[in-house]
Amino acid sequence: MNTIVSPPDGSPLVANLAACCTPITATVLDAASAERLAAVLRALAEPTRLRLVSLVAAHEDAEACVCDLTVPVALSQPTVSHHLKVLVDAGLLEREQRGKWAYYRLVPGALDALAGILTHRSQQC
Amino acid sequence: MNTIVSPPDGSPLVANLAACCTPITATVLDAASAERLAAVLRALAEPTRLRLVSLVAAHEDAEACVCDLTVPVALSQPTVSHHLKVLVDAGLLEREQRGKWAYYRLVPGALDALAGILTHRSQQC
DNA sequence: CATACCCATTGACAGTTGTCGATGGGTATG
DNA sequence: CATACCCATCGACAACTGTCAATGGGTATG
Repeated sequence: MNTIVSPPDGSPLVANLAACCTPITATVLDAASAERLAAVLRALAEPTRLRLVSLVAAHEDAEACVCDLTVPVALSQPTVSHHLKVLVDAGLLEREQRGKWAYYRLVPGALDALAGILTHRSQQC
Repeated sequence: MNTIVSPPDGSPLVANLAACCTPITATVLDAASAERLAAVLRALAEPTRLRLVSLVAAHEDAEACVCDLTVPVALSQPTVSHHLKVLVDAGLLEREQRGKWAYYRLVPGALDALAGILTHRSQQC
């Protein structure tokens, strides 16, 4: 069985998925691990959220506030806030409040960890 | 702009996504590329389908028929067939009919290509 | 204090999706 | 030909999800 480390609180944080590099093709995923990995992938499996991740990464200082993102994505502020929350809950983005603004950044290593789990290559890491 | 190669027929095949390794954090994803990448991720962002991929990869000769898969995932045959079709349409699995049985295999390199697109690492490929 | 701005939450609605039972088309076996 | 098995498709239903307008809590500025 390919049991991914149990999450402390049941949260789908990427960090919990990738305690180590265990490709899903190495051993059979048990139901719980599949649900946890799916939760993270679900956060990314949406065009707007992919663009938000991309926009945040490409923005100055690799961080962006909501007001930087509504125009490029052409969606309302509540909708953008909603998507960002999904990404934060998944452990892909992190949020920092600075005065009036809320800044979003990539969680370092999160995407790489996800990529590692999907990788099938024999030589990895 | 990070324009992923345009698909010949609008299909969300992984192959079309990864003509080369272009991490989504390298440049900003345009709407069309985001939609195409999301379509592939959506296929994987489901616990049962993750387990099916894992089961197929781990099965003898790295291939499995529907009848091999219904019991491990504890779902009806139509449901398993449905999930497998989603994975085939996404370009993650391939299907081969041999007599009475339909065999499913991983598309070689598909998961790796996906992983490459998600990777943020500076040194890649 | 009053105003203006940033942003999260709520409630509502339409669209999408996972699941199953029923059905029917193929293919091997007797 | 008749039977048995594998499997894809269809129709239906419940559950989930993306979107927005409205609202309200914070924080800076005058």
